[in-house]
Amino acid sequence: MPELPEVETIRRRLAPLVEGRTLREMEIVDPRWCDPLDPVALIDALVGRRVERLDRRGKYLIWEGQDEVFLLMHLRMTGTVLYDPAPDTPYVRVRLTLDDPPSGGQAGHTLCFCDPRRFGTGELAFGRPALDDFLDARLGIEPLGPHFTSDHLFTLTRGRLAPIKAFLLDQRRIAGVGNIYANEALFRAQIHPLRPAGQLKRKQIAALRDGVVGALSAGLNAGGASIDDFRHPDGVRGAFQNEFLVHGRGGEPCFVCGREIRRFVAAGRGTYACERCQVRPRVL
DNA sequence: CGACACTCCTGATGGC
DNA sequence: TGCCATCAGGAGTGTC
Repeated sequence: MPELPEVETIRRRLAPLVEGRTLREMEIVDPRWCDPLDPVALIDALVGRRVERLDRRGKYLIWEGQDEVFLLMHLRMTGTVLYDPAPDTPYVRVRLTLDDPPSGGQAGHTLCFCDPRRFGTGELAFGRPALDDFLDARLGIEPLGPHFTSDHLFTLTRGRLAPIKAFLLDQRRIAGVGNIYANEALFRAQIHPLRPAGQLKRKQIAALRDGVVGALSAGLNAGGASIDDFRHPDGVRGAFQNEFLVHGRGGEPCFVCGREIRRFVAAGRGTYACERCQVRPRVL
Protein backbone atom coordinates (compact mmCIF):
# COMPACT_ATOMS: atom_id res chain seq x y z
CA MET A 1 0.00 0.00 0.00
CA PRO A 2 1.42 3.30 -0.93
CA GLU A 3 1.95 5.43 2.17
CA LEU A 4 4.05 8.57 2.49
CA PRO A 5 7.43 6.96 1.63
CA GLU A 6 6.00 5.17 -1.40
CA VAL A 7 4.26 8.25 -2.78
CA GLU A 8 7.35 10.36 -2.14
CA THR A 9 9.49 7.75 -3.91
CA ILE A 10 7.23 8.01 -6.94
CA ARG A 11 7.32 11.80 -6.81
CA ARG A 12 11.10 11.98 -6.65
CA ARG A 13 11.62 9.62 -9.56
CA LEU A 14 8.87 11.05 -11.70
CA ALA A 15 9.46 14.77 -11.15
CA PRO A 16 12.54 15.09 -13.41
CA LEU A 17 10.71 13.19 -16.14
CA VAL A 18 7.50 15.22 -16.16
CA GLU A 19 8.22 18.72 -14.92
CA GLY A 20 8.28 21.17 -17.80
CA ARG A 21 6.52 18.74 -20.14
CA THR A 22 3.14 19.42 -21.67
CA LEU A 23 0.27 16.97 -21.38
CA ARG A 24 -0.75 16.10 -24.93
CA GLU A 25 -3.27 13.33 -24.45
CA MET A 26 -5.19 11.76 -21.64
CA GLU A 27 -7.38 8.68 -21.59
CA ILE A 28 -9.49 7.71 -18.61
CA VAL A 29 -10.05 4.00 -19.06
CA ASP A 30 -12.03 3.65 -15.83
CA PRO A 31 -14.35 6.64 -15.27
CA ARG A 32 -14.85 5.60 -11.65
CA TRP A 33 -11.32 6.91 -11.03
CA CYS A 34 -12.52 10.54 -11.05
CA ASP A 35 -16.13 10.00 -9.97
CA PRO A 36 -18.18 12.17 -9.51
CA LEU A 37 -16.24 14.34 -11.96
CA ASP A 38 -17.01 13.94 -15.64
CA PRO A 39 -13.94 12.34 -17.29
CA VAL A 40 -14.32 14.58 -20.35
CA ALA A 41 -14.35 17.71 -18.20
CA LEU A 42 -11.28 16.53 -16.31
CA ILE A 43 -9.41 15.79 -19.53
CA ASP A 44 -10.41 19.17 -20.99
CA ALA A 45 -9.12 20.92 -17.91
CA LEU A 46 -5.70 19.28 -18.11
CA VAL A 47 -4.73 18.48 -21.69
CA GLY A 48 -2.57 21.15 -23.28
CA ARG A 49 -1.15 22.35 -19.98
CA ARG A 50 2.49 22.21 -18.98
CA VAL A 51 3.33 20.32 -15.78
CA GLU A 52 4.90 23.00 -13.60
CA ARG A 53 5.62 20.84 -10.60
CA LEU A 54 5.06 17.41 -9.14
CA ASP A 55 4.33 17.69 -5.43
CA ARG A 56 3.13 15.59 -2.51
CA ARG A 57 1.08 16.17 0.62
CA GLY A 58 0.38 13.22 2.88
CA LYS A 59 -0.40 10.37 0.50
CA TYR A 60 -1.57 12.67 -2.30
CA LEU A 61 0.51 13.04 -5.45
CA ILE A 62 -0.16 16.55 -6.77
CA TRP A 63 0.36 17.57 -10.37
CA GLU A 64 0.51 21.32 -10.73
CA GLY A 65 -0.54 22.26 -14.23
CA GLN A 66 -0.10 25.62 -15.91
CA ASP A 67 -2.32 28.40 -14.46
CA GLU A 68 -2.76 26.62 -11.14
CA VAL A 69 -4.87 23.73 -12.28
CA PHE A 70 -4.09 20.86 -9.93
CA LEU A 71 -4.62 17.14 -10.35
CA LEU A 72 -4.68 15.29 -7.04
CA MET A 73 -3.96 11.59 -7.32
CA HIS A 74 -4.51 9.21 -4.43
CA LEU A 75 -3.15 5.68 -4.91
CA ARG A 76 -5.07 4.11 -2.02
CA MET A 77 -4.35 0.37 -1.74
CA THR A 78 -2.89 -0.82 -5.00
CA GLY A 79 -2.25 2.18 -7.24
CA THR A 80 1.02 2.69 -9.11
CA VAL A 81 2.24 5.21 -11.66
CA LEU A 82 4.35 3.63 -14.39
CA TYR A 83 6.49 5.50 -16.91
CA ASP A 84 6.57 4.00 -20.41
CA PRO A 85 5.33 0.57 -19.27
CA ALA A 86 5.05 -2.48 -21.52
CA PRO A 87 2.05 -2.33 -23.89
CA ASP A 88 0.38 -5.31 -22.20
CA THR A 89 0.59 -3.85 -18.69
CA PRO A 90 -2.59 -4.90 -16.82
CA TYR A 91 -5.02 -2.82 -14.76
CA VAL A 92 -4.39 0.46 -16.59
CA ARG A 93 -7.05 2.94 -15.40
CA VAL A 94 -5.62 6.21 -16.76
CA ARG A 95 -3.13 6.92 -19.54
CA LEU A 96 -1.24 10.21 -20.01
CA THR A 97 0.92 11.18 -22.97
CA LEU A 98 3.57 13.88 -22.66
CA ASP A 99 4.92 16.00 -25.48
CA ASP A 100 8.56 15.01 -25.31
CA PRO A 101 9.23 12.56 -28.12
CA PRO A 102 12.16 10.28 -27.29
CA SER A 103 15.13 10.94 -29.54
CA GLY A 104 14.48 9.17 -32.82
CA GLY A 105 11.04 7.97 -31.76
CA GLN A 106 7.66 9.19 -32.88
CA ALA A 107 5.37 9.31 -29.90
CA GLY A 108 5.84 11.06 -26.57
CA HIS A 109 6.35 9.31 -23.29
CA THR A 110 3.43 7.59 -21.62
CA LEU A 111 2.39 7.49 -18.01
CA CYS A 112 -0.04 4.85 -16.79
CA PHE A 113 -1.96 4.82 -13.57
CA CYS A 114 -2.46 1.14 -12.77
CA ASP A 115 -4.71 0.00 -9.98
CA PRO A 116 -5.98 -3.61 -9.65
CA ARG A 117 -8.52 -2.85 -6.92
CA ARG A 118 -9.67 0.43 -8.38
CA PHE A 119 -9.68 2.32 -5.09
CA GLY A 120 -7.41 5.06 -6.40
CA THR A 121 -8.90 8.47 -7.13
CA GLY A 122 -8.25 11.54 -9.24
CA GLU A 123 -9.59 14.99 -8.34
CA LEU A 124 -9.13 18.52 -9.57
CA ALA A 125 -8.53 21.83 -7.81
CA PHE A 126 -8.63 25.16 -9.63
CA GLY A 127 -6.32 27.71 -8.03
CA ARG A 128 -4.08 27.45 -5.01
CA PRO A 129 -6.74 28.52 -2.48
CA ALA A 130 -8.98 25.66 -3.64
CA LEU A 131 -6.06 23.26 -3.42
CA ASP A 132 -5.26 24.38 0.11
CA ASP A 133 -8.90 24.10 1.15
CA PHE A 134 -9.01 20.57 -0.19
CA LEU A 135 -5.83 19.52 1.57
CA ASP A 136 -6.44 21.36 4.84
CA ALA A 137 -9.83 19.68 5.21
CA ARG A 138 -8.24 16.26 5.01
CA LEU A 139 -4.65 16.41 6.14
CA GLY A 140 -2.78 17.29 9.32
CA ILE A 141 0.91 17.93 9.85
CA GLU A 142 3.62 16.59 7.54
CA PRO A 143 5.59 14.14 9.68
CA LEU A 144 8.84 14.70 7.78
CA GLY A 145 8.50 18.49 7.95
CA PRO A 146 10.26 20.81 10.41
CA HIS A 147 7.17 21.41 12.57
CA PHE A 148 6.64 17.79 13.54
CA THR A 149 8.30 18.12 16.94
CA SER A 150 7.82 16.21 20.15
CA ASP A 151 6.10 19.27 21.67
CA HIS A 152 3.70 19.47 18.73
CA LEU A 153 2.84 15.78 18.94
CA PHE A 154 2.35 16.09 22.69
CA THR A 155 -0.18 18.89 22.18
CA LEU A 156 -1.97 16.95 19.43
CA THR A 157 -2.45 13.90 21.61
CA ARG A 158 -3.71 15.63 24.76
CA GLY A 159 -7.26 14.66 25.64
CA ARG A 160 -7.39 11.94 22.98
CA LEU A 161 -8.92 8.76 24.33
CA ALA A 162 -8.51 6.80 21.11
CA PRO A 163 -5.77 4.15 20.92
CA ILE A 164 -2.50 5.60 19.63
CA LYS A 165 -2.70 3.31 16.58
CA ALA A 166 -6.01 4.89 15.53
CA PHE A 167 -4.53 8.31 16.19
CA LEU A 168 -1.57 7.66 13.90
CA LEU A 169 -3.84 6.44 11.10
CA ASP A 170 -6.02 9.57 11.22
CA GLN A 171 -4.80 11.64 8.27
CA ARG A 172 -6.33 14.81 9.72
CA ARG A 173 -3.83 14.68 12.57
CA ILE A 174 -0.67 13.37 10.91
CA ALA A 175 -0.61 13.13 7.11
CA GLY A 176 0.86 10.12 5.35
CA VAL A 177 1.16 7.42 8.01
CA GLY A 178 -0.63 4.22 7.04
CA ASN A 179 -0.92 0.79 8.60
CA ILE A 180 2.61 -0.43 7.85
CA TYR A 181 4.43 2.62 9.14
CA ALA A 182 2.14 2.95 12.16
CA ASN A 183 3.04 -0.61 13.18
CA GLU A 184 6.74 0.01 12.62
CA ALA A 185 6.76 3.39 14.39
CA LEU A 186 5.02 2.04 17.49
CA PHE A 187 7.50 -0.82 17.75
CA ARG A 188 10.41 1.59 17.41
CA ALA A 189 8.93 3.73 20.16
CA GLN A 190 8.14 0.67 22.32
CA ILE A 191 4.52 1.76 22.69
CA HIS A 192 1.60 -0.64 22.61
CA PRO A 193 -0.85 0.14 19.77
CA LEU A 194 -3.86 0.05 22.11
CA ARG A 195 -2.54 2.60 24.60
CA PRO A 196 -4.78 5.70 24.69
CA ALA A 197 -3.02 8.53 22.86
CA GLY A 198 -3.65 11.13 25.56
CA GLN A 199 -2.15 8.90 28.23
CA LEU A 200 1.36 8.89 26.76
CA LYS A 201 4.02 10.73 28.78
CA ARG A 202 6.40 13.29 27.32
CA LYS A 203 9.20 10.76 27.07
CA GLN A 204 7.02 8.32 25.18
CA ILE A 205 5.79 11.06 22.87
CA ALA A 206 9.40 11.96 22.12
CA ALA A 207 10.12 8.31 21.32
CA LEU A 208 7.02 8.15 19.16
CA ARG A 209 8.01 11.23 17.18
CA ASP A 210 11.39 9.64 16.55
CA GLY A 211 9.72 6.32 15.74
CA VAL A 212 7.44 7.88 13.13
CA VAL A 213 10.25 9.90 11.56
CA GLY A 214 12.63 6.93 11.77
CA ALA A 215 10.22 4.46 10.17
CA LEU A 216 9.22 6.85 7.39
CA SER A 217 12.85 7.80 6.69
CA ALA A 218 13.93 4.16 6.60
CA GLY A 219 11.10 3.43 4.18
CA LEU A 220 12.12 6.34 2.01
CA ASN A 221 15.77 5.26 2.00
CA ALA A 222 14.73 1.78 0.90
CA GLY A 223 12.61 3.13 -1.95
CA GLY A 224 9.36 2.20 -0.22
CA ALA A 225 7.80 -1.17 0.53
CA SER A 226 6.52 -3.48 -2.22
CA ILE A 227 4.25 -5.95 -0.45
CA ASP A 228 1.29 -5.50 -2.76
CA ASP A 229 1.53 -4.00 -6.20
CA PHE A 230 3.73 -1.03 -5.44
CA ARG A 231 6.43 -0.36 -8.02
CA HIS A 232 8.65 2.57 -8.85
CA PRO A 233 7.73 4.38 -12.09
CA ASP A 234 10.29 2.23 -13.91
CA GLY A 235 8.76 -0.99 -12.53
CA VAL A 236 11.43 -1.64 -9.91
CA ARG A 237 10.27 -2.85 -6.50
CA GLY A 238 10.97 -1.08 -3.23
CA ALA A 239 13.03 -2.91 -0.61
CA PHE A 240 11.57 -1.79 2.71
CA GLN A 241 9.45 -4.95 3.06
CA ASN A 242 12.76 -6.73 3.81
CA GLU A 243 13.39 -4.44 6.77
CA PHE A 244 10.08 -4.71 8.61
CA LEU A 245 10.62 -5.11 12.34
CA VAL A 246 7.07 -6.26 13.14
CA HIS A 247 4.71 -5.67 10.21
CA GLY A 248 3.56 -8.96 8.73
CA ARG A 249 5.75 -10.91 11.17
CA GLY A 250 3.00 -12.50 13.27
CA GLY A 251 4.28 -15.68 14.98
CA GLU A 252 7.93 -14.83 14.29
CA PRO A 253 10.39 -13.85 17.02
CA CYS A 254 10.96 -10.22 18.00
CA PHE A 255 14.38 -9.10 16.79
CA VAL A 256 15.00 -7.40 20.15
CA CYS A 257 13.77 -9.86 22.79
CA GLY A 258 12.81 -13.02 20.91
CA ARG A 259 9.18 -13.14 22.02
CA GLU A 260 6.66 -14.11 19.40
CA ILE A 261 5.23 -11.13 17.49
CA ARG A 262 1.49 -10.99 18.01
CA ARG A 263 -1.12 -10.08 15.42
CA PHE A 264 -4.44 -8.56 16.41
CA VAL A 265 -6.92 -6.02 15.11
CA ALA A 266 -6.68 -2.41 16.22
CA ALA A 267 -8.48 0.49 14.60
CA GLY A 268 -9.87 -2.14 12.25
CA ARG A 269 -6.42 -2.90 10.81
CA GLY A 270 -4.04 -5.81 11.04
CA THR A 271 -1.72 -4.83 13.87
CA TYR A 272 1.61 -6.37 14.82
CA ALA A 273 3.42 -5.86 18.09
CA CYS A 274 5.88 -7.42 20.50
CA GLU A 275 4.02 -7.40 23.79
CA ARG A 276 7.21 -7.57 25.80
CA CYS A 277 8.89 -4.61 24.10
CA GLN A 278 5.59 -2.75 23.73
CA VAL A 279 3.91 -3.22 27.08
CA ARG A 280 0.17 -3.76 26.84
CA PRO A 281 -1.89 -1.38 28.98
CA ARG A 282 -2.93 -3.11 32.21
CA VAL A 283 -6.62 -2.46 31.75
CA LEU A 284 -6.75 -4.21 28.38
C1' DC B 1 -15.53 12.54 20.73
C1' DG B 2 -15.08 7.75 19.31
C1' DA B 3 -16.37 3.02 18.11
C1' DC B 4 -18.34 0.51 14.64
C1' DA B 5 -20.49 -0.84 10.29
C1' DC B 6 -20.74 -0.26 5.54
C1' DT B 7 -19.03 0.93 0.81
C1' DC B 8 -15.88 0.76 -2.98
C1' DC B 9 -12.84 -3.63 -5.42
C1' DT B 10 -10.32 -7.84 -6.67
C1' DG B 11 -6.41 -11.12 -5.86
C1' DA B 12 -5.25 -14.40 -2.53
C1' DT B 13 -6.43 -17.96 0.50
C1' DG B 14 -8.92 -21.77 2.75
C1' DG B 15 -12.46 -25.31 3.12
C1' DC B 16 -14.65 -29.12 1.07
C1' DT C 1 -9.64 -29.51 -9.84
C1' DG C 2 -13.25 -26.39 -9.11
C1' DC C 3 -16.19 -23.52 -6.64
C1' DC C 4 -17.72 -20.62 -3.14
C1' DA C 5 -16.95 -17.87 1.12
C1' DT C 6 -13.92 -14.95 3.46
C1' DC C 7 -10.42 -11.52 3.98
C1' DA C 8 -7.51 -7.30 3.48
C1' DG C 9 -7.62 -2.36 3.70
C1' DG C 10 -7.64 3.91 2.87
C1' DA C 11 -10.94 6.93 3.21
C1' DG C 12 -15.55 8.67 3.22
C1' DT C 13 -20.02 8.44 5.26
C1' DG C 14 -23.52 7.43 8.46
C1' DT C 15 -25.23 5.64 13.01
C1' DC C 16 -25.29 5.22 17.83
